[in-house]
Amino acid sequence: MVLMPKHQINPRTVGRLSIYRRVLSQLFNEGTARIFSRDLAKMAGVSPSQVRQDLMNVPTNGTPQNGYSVSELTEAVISCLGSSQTISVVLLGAGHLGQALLHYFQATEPHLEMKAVFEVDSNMVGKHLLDVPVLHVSMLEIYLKLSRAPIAVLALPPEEAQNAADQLVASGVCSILNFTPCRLQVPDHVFVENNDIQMSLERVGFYANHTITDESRA
Amino acid sequence: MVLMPKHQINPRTVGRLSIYRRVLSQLFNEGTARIFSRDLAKMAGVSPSQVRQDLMNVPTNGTPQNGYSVSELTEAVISCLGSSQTISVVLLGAGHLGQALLHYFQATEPHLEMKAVFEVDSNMVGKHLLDVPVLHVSMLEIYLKLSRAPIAVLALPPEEAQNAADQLVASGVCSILNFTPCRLQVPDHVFVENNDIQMSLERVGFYANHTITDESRA
DNA sequence: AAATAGTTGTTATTTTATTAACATCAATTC
DNA sequence: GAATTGATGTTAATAAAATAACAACTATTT
Repeated sequence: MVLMPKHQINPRTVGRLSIYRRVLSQLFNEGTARIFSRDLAKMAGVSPSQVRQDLMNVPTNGTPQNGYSVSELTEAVISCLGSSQTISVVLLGAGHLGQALLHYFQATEPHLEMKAVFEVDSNMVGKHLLDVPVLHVSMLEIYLKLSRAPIAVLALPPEEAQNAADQLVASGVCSILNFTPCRLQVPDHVFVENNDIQMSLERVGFYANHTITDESRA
Repeated sequence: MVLMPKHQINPRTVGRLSIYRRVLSQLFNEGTARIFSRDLAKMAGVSPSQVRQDLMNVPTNGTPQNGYSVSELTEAVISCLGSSQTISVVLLGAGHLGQALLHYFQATEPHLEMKAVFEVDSNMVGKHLLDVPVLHVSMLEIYLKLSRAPIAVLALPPEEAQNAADQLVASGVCSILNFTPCRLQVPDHVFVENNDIQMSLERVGFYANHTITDESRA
């Protein structure tokens, strides 16, 4: 009997659950004991209906009179999002973004553990970054065969992205966080989360333009 | 007569246009003269219908026989996404992520120009990062009053995010790229693009879990 | 003690986004 | 020269997501 992630949840809902988790943790740290969907919604920047709809995916404990227990709901959301066991992650690319991500990681992901960083720059290979060993990319496949890390983060130059993804898939990685602007071609069973910073920039650019011309001046 | 961004385009479409732009630029550099929606779709990771639907927002030049001219379509998409004039941007936070973003910027955004970085760390204030001056955050409002930069990028600690956003809005910023995991409370006329790296991490974690338990082992 | 108020959990409705269909057109084949 | 093929631009249909509605329930009020 496996304690299964009950049922498939779509990426948007998972994203919002992540927001709720963070808001709830904050509330817990502030000493707030209970919360209503209305207030959680406000803090998360979504509608109350959306909150209740999303929470149908986790075992909830709300009562009409007192709302939700912050601690219990936090626990429920966490156990829904993250596994009980820690998952291994590898990072490809120790450039500026890669190193920034490493810091993020150490600070905030209890159930994800960064195991190794892979780089081409031989100056970095052999060193450690925040206690994580930096290995040469040529070691990637052999390393993954042994460690069986299911998650990889791509923070390398775009021209290497697809090739790297192919190696990752061949080595059993099933979930990729892709910070390059490339659309990776991978088999259906592999999940790819694209975090496209260039796209983000272009989007703020577009709407800045729009607001400017709409309102008054640049 | 203002050469107006013709009509409002929703954020998803803008995002995909950004992908098309990148794919088209790549094709252009490779010397490809013409392309069909089918192939553009494949490269962008979307459906052909989606491509044609999206391209209804830009003046297209496709013919049933030869598809689109890569150069003309590139031009059209660029002029739809970006303004003719360069837009000023300020960056809040010169930590690891902030510095990584700076590199991104210098490398890839022709119509966005990073004007200044704001930091609390007095060791950095007064220096330059990639030719961009680092100023103390206390200078933010006065600086924005003068420069009238319409875009700000938030890459600072979460606890400072909302306060910073308030200052930005008060100083006339209309488009914010938010790398903190906080949901910012801003007036309706201000566009906020959330790029939540923690959410990205949690999502790959979730689906890795799922695939693992579905298939075989961790 | 009955009525009220206010919130949850769930279902129904509406809105939005994506996909499919199709009318139009030009080169190529028969 | 007519027919066919295959792609665009656009409209229609489908699918998906978000919102609204509501039944059920309990503390509080009248």
